[in-house]
Amino acid sequence: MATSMVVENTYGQAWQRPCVDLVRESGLGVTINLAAGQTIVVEGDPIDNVYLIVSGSLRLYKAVADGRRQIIDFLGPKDCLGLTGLGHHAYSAEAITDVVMIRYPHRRLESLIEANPEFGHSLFRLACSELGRAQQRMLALGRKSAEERVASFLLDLANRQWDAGTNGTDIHLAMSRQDIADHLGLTIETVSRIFTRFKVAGMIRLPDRHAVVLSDVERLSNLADGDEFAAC
Amino acid sequence: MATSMVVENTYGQAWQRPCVDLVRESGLGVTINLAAGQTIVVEGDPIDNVYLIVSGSLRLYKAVADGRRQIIDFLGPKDCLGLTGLGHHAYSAEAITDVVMIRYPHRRLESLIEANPEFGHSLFRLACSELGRAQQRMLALGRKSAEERVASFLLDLANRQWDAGTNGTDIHLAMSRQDIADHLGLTIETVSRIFTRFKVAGMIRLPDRHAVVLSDVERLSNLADGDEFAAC
DNA sequence: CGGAGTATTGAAACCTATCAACAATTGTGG
DNA sequence: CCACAATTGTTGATAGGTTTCAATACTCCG
Repeated sequence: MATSMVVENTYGQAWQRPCVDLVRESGLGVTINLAAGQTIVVEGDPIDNVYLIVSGSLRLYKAVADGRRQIIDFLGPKDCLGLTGLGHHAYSAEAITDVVMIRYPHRRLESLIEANPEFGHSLFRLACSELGRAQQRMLALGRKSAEERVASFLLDLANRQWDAGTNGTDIHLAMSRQDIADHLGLTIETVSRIFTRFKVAGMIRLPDRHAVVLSDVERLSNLADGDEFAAC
Repeated sequence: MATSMVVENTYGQAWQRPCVDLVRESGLGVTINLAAGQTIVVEGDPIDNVYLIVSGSLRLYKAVADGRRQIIDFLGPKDCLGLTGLGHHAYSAEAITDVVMIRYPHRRLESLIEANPEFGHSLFRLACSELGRAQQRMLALGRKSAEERVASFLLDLANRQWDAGTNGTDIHLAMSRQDIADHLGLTIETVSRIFTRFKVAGMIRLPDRHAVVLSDVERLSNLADGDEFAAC
């Protein structure tokens, strides 16, 4: 439904702005430059810093012993890394593209929260909206078909980039097909096949490897919401 | 590994106690009795109350149009429902068994947080630990086989009940096989088959429908962590 | 232009779902 | 207390959606 876009909007990024402000106000940050592929933090590492992304994209993932990996989320400009109340990173983070970000000492943030309790509550709401997103993804991973997952993913991405100021149908895919697969619990081949299936069905266009144009948002939404009459 | 039990421990319930205290201190609660199967809240409902579970179990789930459903989590005694910084419930909640719980007005809680900023931060950490659990489940739903998911589920349950004071290998299953299936993104048949497979392999015993005894925690842990050499 | 990495496409295999039957348990009323 | 119905769980056979394996096409860069 069209409404889901609005809802996702508020859930997705509305609380990110306070986060940005909060982190900014913590003062002295150090600018960091990362090349594509570089690792920022590893699952289990103690949290020493908070990072505010200026440009570029990251992938956050958890891995299983034999190499399987689940990408928890993709981060872009204005997103934060390391904003958790627990002492250790729950996932690893790698740069997908070249990334510029600002690093702040986590300790400074803590004292700032103590000084301004309002921030504590903002962080709580931020965590809650993240939680909402996580639950939405559990539904997708546990109960949606491959097509439904890809449709959900594209719409989610469109909404996040819409917040960031794009037109809402032209999506930039910073990540590879493999990343998308690892995010959706599928294989690269399945993702590829479904992209072409959507293209053939006239639901999307694929100008190039890193671009998707949603040409039939309604049909994609129906698919994503499990309204069955898919038409592919 | 054995360590994962310890880790899960701290992630799982450590921050629940402050939650309980917090909610309790908000004063005047009303005791509520629910029969098995009754609905407490529906996805999308505005949040008016916070509930503290005294006895019994709940299931929290999100549903898709055509009836598919993903159980986000199971709640038991000392767990709280409605502790979110967002205005609406992200999921529906139903009683699995008969349930006794205490209802507090959400507004009262808010004023309490304002009065005592310390609580705001506690809530933040609570939300973060929930988030950690959610991410762990995304990994399971997206990248683990049916056997691995069931093993993870049993170990997770054992840890949560361990926190609650059980011996750590005798698990009580308040929920049905269907509930387990909807939690793990499987069908009831697959869950049933894997239970018997584990039983035949000597990894668990099934005294009755609502009980599981973990007789080989190490092998279950290896399976859950994807250490491949399953042995079934 | 060539080569490496990435994406697409095809064929076969596999895991899990679906369909169906049966067993076990629980609850109910005679 | 037993008999029966209803519910829940188990087991089997088959089907189907994704994965896996393999080959080909594309794209980016040196």
